[in-house]
Amino acid sequence: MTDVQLIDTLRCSNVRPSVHRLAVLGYIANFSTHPTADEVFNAVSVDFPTVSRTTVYNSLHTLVQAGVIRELEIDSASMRYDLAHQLPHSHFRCTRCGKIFDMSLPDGLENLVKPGFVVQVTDLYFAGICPDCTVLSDQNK
Amino acid sequence: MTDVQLIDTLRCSNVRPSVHRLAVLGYIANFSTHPTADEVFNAVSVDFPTVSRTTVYNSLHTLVQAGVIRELEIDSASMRYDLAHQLPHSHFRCTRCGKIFDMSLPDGLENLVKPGFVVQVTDLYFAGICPDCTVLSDQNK
DNA sequence: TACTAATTTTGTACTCATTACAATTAAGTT
DNA sequence: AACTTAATTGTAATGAGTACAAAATTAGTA
Repeated sequence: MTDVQLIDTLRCSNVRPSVHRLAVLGYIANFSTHPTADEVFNAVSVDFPTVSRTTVYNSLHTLVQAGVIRELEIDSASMRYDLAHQLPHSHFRCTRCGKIFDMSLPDGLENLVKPGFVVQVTDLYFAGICPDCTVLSDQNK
Repeated sequence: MTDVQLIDTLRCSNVRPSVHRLAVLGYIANFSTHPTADEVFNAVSVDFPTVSRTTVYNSLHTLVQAGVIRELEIDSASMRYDLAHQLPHSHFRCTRCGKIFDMSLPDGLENLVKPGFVVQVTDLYFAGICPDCTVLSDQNK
């Protein structure tokens, strides 16, 4: 996403496009690594060395509230963030290297929920070994 | 589960059935509230007022390692625990009251993962409003 | 039973992600 | 420019979970 697109995204969601928010969103949008707050902070610090951790947390919360980004609870150690309005997809976490990969997500999973429950969020998480780490462990044999 | 069944479960998994481990497993097995470590600690403290928080954490880790219980990362605030060897099922968290409910889980979800990835764990989480909380919010209108 | 080794339990101190909050700075608006 | 609102900052606090070493308990064996 270009800066112009990022600014448009924020404006459409009624979030003022401050430089820090732009940097936070830009990192999540353009380096789709599903980063933790700490990783976002480190990335934003490169361009804005004086940015405060609190600002990064504030920006993340604002963007979540506005529905621009989404929280992933796939990693118990820390929250991870992903763009919200993408094609729905599931996530795979490699238990060796910790990387997160996008996978597909079928329609209609919410029909599994019993009547009377209102589904707001559906999250499908896988954990296991990614191809790179499989190769590595084969080499170690 | 009776105490005898709990002891058998532990013995079969090569985990010594100490009283604290029994109490931890018994609470998870018999009050299927998907409790946090803190909730387990409070429950165990009723029968064993001198138990230490560390012992509860140790027991939980031991039981997870042994495959007797399972970690649920459905709640970013704290880890939750569930019996492991049950019929596979998904989980629904009510965002109002925080309660966790069991839902069904279809077979074959791991086929969504791209070739080359080895799936070890599949977790399907829903979040939304449970029937009780829906009724409550209707009354408040 | 007594001895020894292994395991379990305990308490304390610590780490680390996240939050609370109040002061400061910046941005829009009249 | 003056005023109002929103964004940013730094520091201190919270709270889940971990590290670790000492103390207590248990199991195995002579």
